[in-house]
Amino acid sequence: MKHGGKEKLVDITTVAKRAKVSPSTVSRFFNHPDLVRADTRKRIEIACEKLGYIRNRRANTLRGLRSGTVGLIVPTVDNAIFAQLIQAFADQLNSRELTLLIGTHGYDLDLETKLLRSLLEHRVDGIAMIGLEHTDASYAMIRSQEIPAIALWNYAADASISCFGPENSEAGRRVAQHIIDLGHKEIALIFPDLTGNDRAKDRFDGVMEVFAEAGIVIPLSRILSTPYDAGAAKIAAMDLLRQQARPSAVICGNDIIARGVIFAGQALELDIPGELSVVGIGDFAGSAEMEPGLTSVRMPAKRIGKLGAQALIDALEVRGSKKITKRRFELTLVKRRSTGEPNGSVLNSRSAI
Amino acid sequence: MKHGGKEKLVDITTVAKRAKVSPSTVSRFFNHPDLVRADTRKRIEIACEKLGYIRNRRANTLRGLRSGTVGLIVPTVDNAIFAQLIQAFADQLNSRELTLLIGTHGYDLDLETKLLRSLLEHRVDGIAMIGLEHTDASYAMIRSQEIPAIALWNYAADASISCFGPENSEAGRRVAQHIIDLGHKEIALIFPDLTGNDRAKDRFDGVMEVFAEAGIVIPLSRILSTPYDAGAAKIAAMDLLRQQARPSAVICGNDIIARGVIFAGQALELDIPGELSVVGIGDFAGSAEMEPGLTSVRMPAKRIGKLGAQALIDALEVRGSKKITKRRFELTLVKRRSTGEPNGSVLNSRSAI
DNA sequence: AATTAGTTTGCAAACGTTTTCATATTTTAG
DNA sequence: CTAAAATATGAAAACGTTTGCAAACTAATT
Repeated sequence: MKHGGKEKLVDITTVAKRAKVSPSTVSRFFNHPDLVRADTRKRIEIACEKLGYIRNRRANTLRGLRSGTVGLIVPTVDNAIFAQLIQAFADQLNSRELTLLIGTHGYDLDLETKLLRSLLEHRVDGIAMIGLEHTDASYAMIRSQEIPAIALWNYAADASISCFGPENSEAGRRVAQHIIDLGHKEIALIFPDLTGNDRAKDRFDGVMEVFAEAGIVIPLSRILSTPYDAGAAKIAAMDLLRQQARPSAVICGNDIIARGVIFAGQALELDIPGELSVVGIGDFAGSAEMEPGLTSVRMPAKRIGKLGAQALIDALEVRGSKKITKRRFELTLVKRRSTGEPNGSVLNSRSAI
Repeated sequence: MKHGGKEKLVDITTVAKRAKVSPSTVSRFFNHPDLVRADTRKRIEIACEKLGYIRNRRANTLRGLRSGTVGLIVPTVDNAIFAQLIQAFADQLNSRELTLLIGTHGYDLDLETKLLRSLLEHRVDGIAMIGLEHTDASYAMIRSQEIPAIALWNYAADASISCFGPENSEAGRRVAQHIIDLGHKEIALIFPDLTGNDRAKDRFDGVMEVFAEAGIVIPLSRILSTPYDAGAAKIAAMDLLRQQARPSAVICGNDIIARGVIFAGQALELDIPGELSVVGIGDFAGSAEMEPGLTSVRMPAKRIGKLGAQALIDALEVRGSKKITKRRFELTLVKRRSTGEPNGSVLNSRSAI
């Protein structure tokens, strides 16, 4: 029953025999074609064709060559914003004939460390990770392996590895300022879980910073946490919006949550933005098109993915280069119809004092 | 300037020396720990720790062992439905300590063939691809390499490789029947480009099949094609819906397009579903929560990803097994508020005759 | 035809593991 | 305390490549 597996795969020597050359020549055929004579090339090509030879890239890493693979570790693939980044990253690798090894850890940083180790065991030539918050073990491994590493999606001037991303705290400050400028006083926050997620944490801190400066205090009952999921956010928001003292504005940790809040408002037949303003962060695909359009902070996911990959590739070319590159991406607040002044804001706020 | 790179990485022999054992023992320490004495184990462990040793998985493939990697080729990562599938697939691999090599081709099947070759060069132990439409070269490579392969997201009784997915034509039939049952006569179709996309093709064919049976003819002007993108779909739909003779129902190739159409309807202040019914396919995350909820055909993306990965893993265990496994996943039409009878349908349809 | 220079090829060592087989060590039983 | 059995370790070959070096060609120049 268990036959097969016996006849071994065709290797470079099989090809060599068939083409009546030495294995070295076949190797050269692939790696330095200009060093082999045209008719020999032809013979080798035919032999490969006939035998269905597929080179073994794992074998060549041995002689100290690069593996031609790059690792990427993300919290999850199933997230609009990472998906865009991953796609751009992958495209960039594709254009350089590099293969992508991917790992997902679901915001568990210890699992991230395991994945990192696993990718290093497979001898990726470079590695990219999301964010700058990683275990000490992760950082230690990157340091000791001396391969180029880059953090995507977050920027910090004092980071110890390369990083390409926006300042997430600024995104938080922007949305908070926007809501304050519009005259809102009754404000709620809905964020994803902050553990193992420095991007969300930074955004949250940014929001709170602006509120502190403005002397606005958000009661704990108006700070909610939901999974990354429009459904969960909608349910949480329904709860919030049905209460006696309803907030006039909700600041959301990302656009997916913001969509859920908008749907909740619509389900309760609230006027948006008259009775309810909603702002997200990320400006995901679809946020501009929904009705009403979602006010959000645009984050250049594709550019980060593309330029991040490029920076990593550049670092690969110089063996053992330890250069650290950082790049801070600009953010833009995109105002759309989901935010506006609260109904009768001027009067309300005055009379309330 | 270009120093570094000189001090070579620590290998199994370095560890062996430090632990005062032979390389064989270190190897056994990792692969058959029960064969090495406890105190020796301890010494090796310490040596690894001190030296920061990271095993080289690429080297062991050489002796004919498995690589511990699995390849997955998808059209794009940046697509709600594939993202879910990929995530589930990755999770399943994670639980078996397998590493995921991923490739994306953007619906270019020749590029897919190149990617497939590249993954095979990296000696993945198994391979998964989306759909059953692939180049002859791709099929030939899979056959000749004798590694387990599986097609996800599409089912066909006569497929020559394992496949896990729903019958996409059925999805098309379902939505078409639903729209007919509601009494719609003026119907438009918006689908993504069908080239290199057998899933969309099958859905489209399913729709047309039902219409043919029902004797309904859709004028070409009402068959539109847009990119996978709510924004593009919204624009196309605005165009369509502003015309003199507006369709009362739009059937969309997937939920993203359907969302765009709903947003278009809302922007034009049409009553949904009174003046406009919209149906999608896929039932992506968020479709249930939006207002109005989107009628769609639920496709179990996560289950397909998870069970598909599991089937592949099972096939891996048996070296050289050529068993083909197929599994047809059930579809459910989820009726929500985006579809309904056309306004005054009974009268209209009668008087029109 | 002989020399030289240039081009093309092959030999063999190296890469970091795993594993078979043989040997050394420890444990158990007598 | 010895012999036998069981356990733990090491030596060496193997895996499929790449590449430095040397040998064998070929072409160009006398």
